[in-house]
Order: sequence, then C-alpha cells, then structure tokens
Amino acid sequence: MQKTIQKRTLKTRAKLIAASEEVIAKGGYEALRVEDVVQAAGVAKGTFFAHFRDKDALMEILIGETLDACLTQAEGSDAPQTVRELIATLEPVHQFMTSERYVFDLIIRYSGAAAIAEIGPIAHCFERYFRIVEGWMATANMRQDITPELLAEGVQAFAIQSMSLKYCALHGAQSFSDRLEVYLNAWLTPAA
Amino acid sequence: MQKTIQKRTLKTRAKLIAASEEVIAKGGYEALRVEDVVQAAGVAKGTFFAHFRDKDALMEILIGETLDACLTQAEGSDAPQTVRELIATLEPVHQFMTSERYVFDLIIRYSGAAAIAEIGPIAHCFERYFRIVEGWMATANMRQDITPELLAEGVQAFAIQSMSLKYCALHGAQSFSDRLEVYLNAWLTPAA
DNA sequence: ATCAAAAATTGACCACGGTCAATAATAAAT
DNA sequence: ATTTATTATTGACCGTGGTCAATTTTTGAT
Repeated sequence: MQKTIQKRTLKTRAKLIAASEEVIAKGGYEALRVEDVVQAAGVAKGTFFAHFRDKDALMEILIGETLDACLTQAEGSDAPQTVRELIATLEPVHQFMTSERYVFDLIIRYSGAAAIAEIGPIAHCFERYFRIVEGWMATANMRQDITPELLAEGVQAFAIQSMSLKYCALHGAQSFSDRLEVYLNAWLTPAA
Repeated sequence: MQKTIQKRTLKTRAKLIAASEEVIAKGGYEALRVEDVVQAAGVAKGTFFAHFRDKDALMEILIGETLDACLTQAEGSDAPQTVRELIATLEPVHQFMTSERYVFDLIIRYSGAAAIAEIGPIAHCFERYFRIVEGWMATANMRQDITPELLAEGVQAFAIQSMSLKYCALHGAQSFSDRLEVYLNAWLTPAA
C-alpha cells in the first residue's frame, strides 16, 4: 500500500534544493525563477512540480529552514526578563522575516495552517515562535492577570504589526525596535 | 503642462469598473480574470493596463470602495463604550475583510503605503480605521495610562491577529469575535 | 535473467498577467 | 476646415507558473 520511494528521488530533490539556494544566494528570494532552478539542477520543469506542489511550497521550505535556525538560536539564549531583552533576543528572527518584502509577505500568507493535517513549515515556525515566547512569559517579570499563552499571542500580534509598519511610509518615522518596545511595554507591563 | 483627460477616458474606465463588478458578482474577487473583464467591457487588454497599473491596482480600488462603505457605516454608529460594543460596531468591517481569503491577503499586503506620495485605497482605509478607533478611545471607558493613538494601534493589531487565526486550523476552535474579545479586554481594560 | 507493476522524469503545452510599438481618436491652434 | 500635437486604444507578443500524457527508470516477484 505504501509507495516505495526510490533513491534517485532524494537525490533529485536535493539537487533542486541546492540549486534553489544557489539561485537565491545570487539574487534573493524574490528573483527566484523555477526555470532557473531546474536548469541549474539539470532536470525538466515537470520534475520540479513532482517534488513541490508549487513554487510557494519550495519557498516555504527554504524560508522555514532559515527561520527555524533563527528560532533555535533564540531558544538557546538566556530567557529574557525585560521587554528590551525580549526584543533583543527575538531580533534575528524579526530581522530575517523582514529581510525582503517578498519574504515577509510570504511568511504572513502562510503563517496559518490551512488544515491541521497540513501544517506547513512556516505555520510550524509560527507555532514554535509562540511556544518559545509563552515559555519566557511564565518566568519573566510581566503582568500576571492573564495567561502566558495570551501574553505570547499578543507579542506575536504586536511583532507583526511592527514589521508591517516597517514597510509603511505613513508610519515610517519610528524604528521597528522602538515601536515594538512601546507596544510591548504597554502590553506586558501596563501601569494601573 | 498638465495633460488633458479626454471624455472617453472616463467612459472607458467606468466600463472597466462596471465589468469588473459584474465579474466579481458572478464568481467573487478571487476568480476575476483580466481577460474576462476586458471582454465584458468590450475593450482590448492593453486598455486595461493603461487605466490600472496592474490587476492588484484594480482590486485595491474595488475592495477599497467597499471597505470605505463599511467604515462609513461604523463611523456613523454611536461611539462604542465597551469592548463588546467596539467589536460589534466594527463587525461589518471585519466581516468584509475576511469574506474571502484572497481579499484578506490582498488587504494585508497593501495595508501599508509604499510611499507617502502613493497612499493606495487600502492603506487609506487602514489609516481611516485607525483614526476612527482612536476617536472612540478618547471617550470610551478604557485604560488611561497610554494614548488613544496607541490604544487604537493595538486594536488594529489584535483585529488582524484574530482575522489571521480565523484562517488557521491550529487555532480554529475559538470564533473570531470571542478571540478578539479576549484580546481587547486584556489590551483595553487590564486588571492591575 | 525476465517481466510486470509502480514510480519518476520529461517537455510540449496551457493560463494568465503584463508590455509596447503601431494605430486611431481627440483636442488645440491656425 | 485643416493641420498638428497630444492622448487613448489596440492586439500580437512575452515571461513565468503550472499541467499532463507519454516515456524511462526502478523495484520486486518468479
């Protein structure tokens, strides 16, 4: 019943991934063309789509990998105790997320899982981001009237808002970190 | 120096808009094809792109119009005093924003102005949404330790988060309104 | 070793958004 | 009314993502 996977399948897939990374290293994510990838990999176009549902699926994998690495780094850091430390610890994550407009848009678009059965790499990263922050919230010196889970969801919401405004000329005066700090101070440590 | 606009230009544009609305009425925003629009309008394809930078520009106009209508309705309502009333008053706005996945994604993508000089219809709506909520915040019975402006930015951030999670199977248990209510209670009326 | 079934690959082909040099229609000047 | 300059329209063409029937390769059974 289970279909056996041939060895060459893994090799072809590896070639496609490697070729993609090569193309991206050259011109960024936005500039990736499927035709360029298959040519660099030495396979036909149809092969690409036998391995990835569509171009976005490949992007999800590549961006998800890098994002996962950023999250692993953050997770390994000392648990931040203050808002400022929180922002500093997450900085590489946010940095990568907004490294390219194209990357940010794609991340946002795939941040939710369309179905439980098919949680994509980026939705997985968002869940992980949330869990990591939730863990920090439990021990950090933050407001105690709401659950760490809710606190973490808010951090994610404000981080996304800050990143969005980074691309918005109407609110371009403030820097990303400054804006996020204002948000999170108000969210995590409200004055009575 | 200023280029004179011919009368037929306005007529052609009106035809294109009307044809677009017709196509959308039939199959929704997602299903709109430029070819169908120009055929229904009785003009050539190139004409479409002489009137709109690209397909998204047309979408921005159409979606922006409807969104503006929703905002006008909300603006005309009595100023909400409680979180529950706030959510109820904004309900039509959020309803339309999430009426189609395609619409939501497009709205998010264009929610920021790429440049001050070119604030698109949707960025304009976001600014307006923000101003309306800001106005309400000044008089409603909410926390007083931060500015109405900041309160309003948070409302927008949490509304977007709630709408996003509406499409996310991982968090699909809670309804949109329930989730937003939890967020806004914690944001607007935190317990000491 | 041979063969049948399953899996992977191929590349011609399609869909659809977008471009642009050529052409037609309009407005302004005389 | 004619001419000229400006503006609008046209449609053949292109780029790029994605499909699929046909072909090749691999696997496993005998």
